[in-house]
Formats: sequence, C-alpha cells, structure tokens
Amino acid sequence: MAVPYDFREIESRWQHRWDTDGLYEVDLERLAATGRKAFTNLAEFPYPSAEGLHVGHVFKWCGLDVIGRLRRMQGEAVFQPIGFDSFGINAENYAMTRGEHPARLIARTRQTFRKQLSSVGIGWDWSRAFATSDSAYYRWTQWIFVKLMRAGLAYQDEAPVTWCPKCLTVLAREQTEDECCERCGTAVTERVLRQWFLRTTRYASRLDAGLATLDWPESAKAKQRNWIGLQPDGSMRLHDWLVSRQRFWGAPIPVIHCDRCGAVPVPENQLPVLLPEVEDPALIRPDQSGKSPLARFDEWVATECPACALPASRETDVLDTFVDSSWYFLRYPSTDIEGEPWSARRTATALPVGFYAGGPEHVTRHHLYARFVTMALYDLGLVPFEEPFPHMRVGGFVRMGGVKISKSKGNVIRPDDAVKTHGGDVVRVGLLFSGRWDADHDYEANGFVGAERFLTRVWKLISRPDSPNSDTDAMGRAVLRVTEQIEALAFNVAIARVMEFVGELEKAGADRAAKRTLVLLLAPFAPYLAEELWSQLGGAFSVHTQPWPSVHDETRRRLASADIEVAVQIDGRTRARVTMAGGLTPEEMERAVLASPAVADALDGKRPSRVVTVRDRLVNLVTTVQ
RNA sequence: GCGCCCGUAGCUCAAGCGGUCAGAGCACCGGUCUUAAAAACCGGAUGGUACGGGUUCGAAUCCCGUCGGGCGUACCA
Repeated sequence: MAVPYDFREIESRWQHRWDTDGLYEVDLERLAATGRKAFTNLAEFPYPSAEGLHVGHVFKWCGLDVIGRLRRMQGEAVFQPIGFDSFGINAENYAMTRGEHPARLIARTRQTFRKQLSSVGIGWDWSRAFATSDSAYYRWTQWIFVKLMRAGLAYQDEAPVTWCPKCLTVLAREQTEDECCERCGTAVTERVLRQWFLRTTRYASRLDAGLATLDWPESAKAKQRNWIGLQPDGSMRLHDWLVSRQRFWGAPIPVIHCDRCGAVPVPENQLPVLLPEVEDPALIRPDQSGKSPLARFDEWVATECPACALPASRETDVLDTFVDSSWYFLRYPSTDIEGEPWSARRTATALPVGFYAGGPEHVTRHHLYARFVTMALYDLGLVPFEEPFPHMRVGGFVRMGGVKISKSKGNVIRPDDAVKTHGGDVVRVGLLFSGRWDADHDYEANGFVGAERFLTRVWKLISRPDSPNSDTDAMGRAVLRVTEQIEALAFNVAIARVMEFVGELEKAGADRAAKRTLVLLLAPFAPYLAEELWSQLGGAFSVHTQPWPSVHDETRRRLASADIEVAVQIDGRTRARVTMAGGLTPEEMERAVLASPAVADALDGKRPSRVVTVRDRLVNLVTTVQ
C-alpha cells in the first residue's frame, strides 16, 4: 500500500463527526440577532441526473469548497447551501425511457448525489437542501409568476416558436444550437402556438447598465452585453423569455382561463397548484398535439374562475426549469419558513451571494434570468438588492483529450472509482492540482498518484518526532504564498506552494509550530487528513474552525529586508550572483556588484559602457556599444 | 465571417504589468534494499517556450504575421 494510513477509516470517522456536530450548518437567526452577515458561498445547483456526478462537477465544487474553508478560517460565518434542480425535460425524458415516474427517479437520484457529494468532503449545509420539484418550493415559483403577471411582466402571445419534434415541446431560442434541439440534437421545426413569455426586454437597458457594478470576469460581462445587444449596430437582440413548456414535469403555470375574465392568475392563497397525482407513467407521456399531458386530466383542468366563479379551466403548460433556478438562492436561507418565500431578516443576513462559482454555459441564460427576476422583485419591493451575484467567477471546464467533458460528448469520467481506491482527499488534491480553477484544462488521471504520494509525505512528516526548532522565515513565506494563490483561485499553484513547504520541512526539520502551520495550510485541500493530523497534534476540534495562520509583522519585515541574491548580467546574460542587503539604491547595488571578484573575473577586463539595475533583482553591465 | 481565450519537458500544469542560463507533479533513467520484482528511499530536468519577423541592455512574457486548438456569436442554406 502506498498510503500508510487508513483513509477509509479516517474519512468516514470525520465525516460522521462533522455531520453529527453540524460543522457546516450556520444559525442564521443567531447571526441576525448579533447583526453579523453570513458569507454565502454558492455553487450553481445541479440537475440530479441518474448517472451522478462527473469529475467536472467535482473539480468545480472542490474549488468552491476551498474558498469556503479559507473564509471560515479567516473568521467568516460561511453559509454553503446545496440543492437540486430536479424539474425539467432531462429528468422527464430519462424517466420515460425507463417507464418510470420522474418523481420516483428524482427521489432516488437525490440520494446518489448526496452520497457522492459527501464523499469528497465538501462542506455543504445539508440542513437547507431542497429540490425544485418539492411542492414547498414550486409553490413559491408559482407565487413569483403571479407577482410578475400582476406587474405586467408575464403575458401570453401567439407566435411562431421553435418546436422539438422529439422532446414534443417548444424551446426557447437559446435552447437550440444550429437549428437543432440542444438536448437531443433533433432538427427543430417552427410552429405557431399560444405561449407564455416574461418581459425581459423591458429590463434590457438596466440589465446592461447593471453589469458595470458587478465584480465579474470581463469576458462574462462582455458575453451578456453582447447578448443583450444594446450596441449601436441595432437587432435588440434580447427577446422576451419563452417560459411555457408542453410537458408534465414542471411547475404548472398558475393561471385559470375564463371565457368571461380571460387569463386570471391563481390567487396566492390557493397556491400551490399541485401536479395531478398519476401512478402510471404512460399517462404523462407528451404527444404531437402541442398540448401538455396535463390537458388530459379533465378533473384537474376543470375549476372555477377566481374572479367570477363561473366554470373555467386551468392552464396546462408548465414552467421551464430556468424559471425554477432563477430564484433558488433566495430560498436557501429560509427553507424552514412556510408562510412566505423568504424572510426579510434571513435575506438581509445571507444575501446577496458572497461568492458565486458560475459555469460558462450559464452566462447568457441562468445568470441573466436570475438578474432579471431579482430586478423585477426589487422593483416590487420584495428583495432589498437588484443584483443577486455581485461577486462571480466562472470556472473552466475539464477536457478529455481536448474535448469538454459532457454527457452529450459521451466522454464522461466519474469520480467514484478514484474515491474508492484513493479516498476523497486524494481526489480533491489530484483534481485541484490539475489546473487553474478558472481556466479550461485537461483531465489527468495520473494526478491521483502524485496527490497520494504528497499526502503520504505529509503524514510521515507529521509522524516524525518534533525538531527543537524550525525555519520561521520559510513558514511565513509559505503562509503568504499559499494564501495569495488561494485568493487568486490558483489552487494548483497553492498546492505546489504547500509541496515546497513540505520539502523544506523535510530537509530542515519541523517543530510543533511548523507542523501545525502545515496542517492548517493543508486543511482547505485535504479536509479529512488535516482534521486527523490536527487532532494527533493535540489541536482542538475542528481544524476547520481554527484561525488561518497569520504572519507576524516582524517576520514580514524580516522577509522584506533580508539579504538577497542579485543576478549580475553581462550584456543580458547572467554571469554571477552577489549577495547584498535588500532595498539598496541603484548606485549602491552597482558598487556592491563591481566590488565582487567574481564579477571582475566575468568582465575579463571589459569595461561596462552602461549599467541597468532592477531593484533587489539584478544589475546588467552592458559592454557592447550600440 | 466577426469577437474573446490559448499554444511552455512524453503528459498535466507553473513562471507572464520584460529581469537571476525556464520550474513542479506524473512518466522516464540510474542507485540503495531484495533471490527477484513491487513498494519505499536517494539521485537525475530530459524543453529553450507552435513557427517567422520586430522592439529592447535583456523577450516564454510586448508588437506584427502565419499555423494549430477552444469558446461565443452572426449569416447563408
């Protein structure tokens, strides 16, 4: 065995302790009472597909988790929720092919996901998890639709729309690629149907202007700006958002059609409009009619008009899943509250989102829809901010042989086997070391071997008897470098810096303080092993709530003014090195260099005609005449 | 077609507002140990930064061009 410690035992023991202690749960009420804010560290929530996670998800969320763990150790109340985007055609199609009801399928895949997500040590607050197909959630999705409708932001129109003959539903234009359905690849056709739209165009100029206030990557802003299309070349490119779908597995659009009163929103106290209970999955299969399967359930459709009480019928289309996900972050802090979608107090404590780990594929859709819905709710006085995600970074995708890993490309790699053979810590470190978080990079299966050796070295180092003392400068340098790289989302470089620190300690010896510093620096990357080693070193539970190591001002000063090695170049080639105090003036540096015998040798009698100095770094003696 | 990003050891990535003869992990090679192998430990950088020009005392880094890859978007059908 390469690993000298039993990772299975260690990881399951600490996972259990974290769960029972509720280490990653935050008491938002108590925070609110003391006037503190939570740092909401948000991952785009997943569609719980039957196949489970692939390494791209794990890479993205492990990076997010590193940020969360650093911020927690830096003293913030980190709120890291997770949930499931469980409605929609993906789940429904898959269930149909198996002759299964999507509700059953989702109940099962939720469990798979939770297990997988926990196996790599991500510190989610599971106490606030929900799925968008829970009626306790979609009740409020419908409530928001009603609010938008009353505000004149939702309307029905007969228009030529894109129809997928295989999925048997209309699609938003942004759900097609090259005139084909992005989901199944079938060539789409055009049909004229009466559909529901949300008036995103009314917010076009504000969506555009708001970008200037956001701490987002410039490329993401440019993409949205381009999409919204307010540029001088015209072709208001942003169009109203087509939200109705002729399917079963979605939130029913909460509208009643009355011959006398027209389309009337369902009164808020009658929400949710529940999906009909159907046992036989065959009954909810979509067809060519352009009508939702809901239209087949006469008893469900028949109702009375909320305005005039005459017999009326329910709207039978359901909402697109992007509506579900346009507001999920608002629900997280208030999942235990039943009488309202979110509590003002909780919202003020935990939102807007502190850090959002976005996916590149969502910039012109989910991110835009969420901004639109938030702005509309702000105008209705329902939320206290206009922008849901003030700080966002877009993660790179993981490629396999130069191709993005995705189900449609058929090159999905699952983390399960690697977790079984190497453990969650190794998978985290291996994936994070494989490339910058916000850049695309190739999957490297060999990385797990390297990660395993690295963690083994740490284990052995900590097991050695304490040295009487350690190099405090090396310790300070490591802390500064690792912190800096984590904050830049360069987790791969941060891990390399920890590796270098381990190398230094192996050579020079590690006293108790150095060992503790190493374990603290390792904690965001290998949370299980760090917890174990911390406890072995006599530290109190939990390593993840310890203060992040800091560097004394005195050490900082010493690092800045220590003797430095200056490169001496002759005509641009480095020929010697001279040690001198840091912070000298150019003249002093030149004098120190010329006084060195090694430099005199290298000059070999030639006289410099010009001298170029770079503070603390080099002196270039130019002997050639231009 | 247009826009943005990228091209560094066999592989995955560092170093990039120009500055110490380009560094880490994996792989690989050699050694110790072993009957042998594996593991472990010790030791070794094996490329001159896709290509061609330019600017500079000095270019992986800046500029121009070419080639290759990715992402986004448009148009034609």
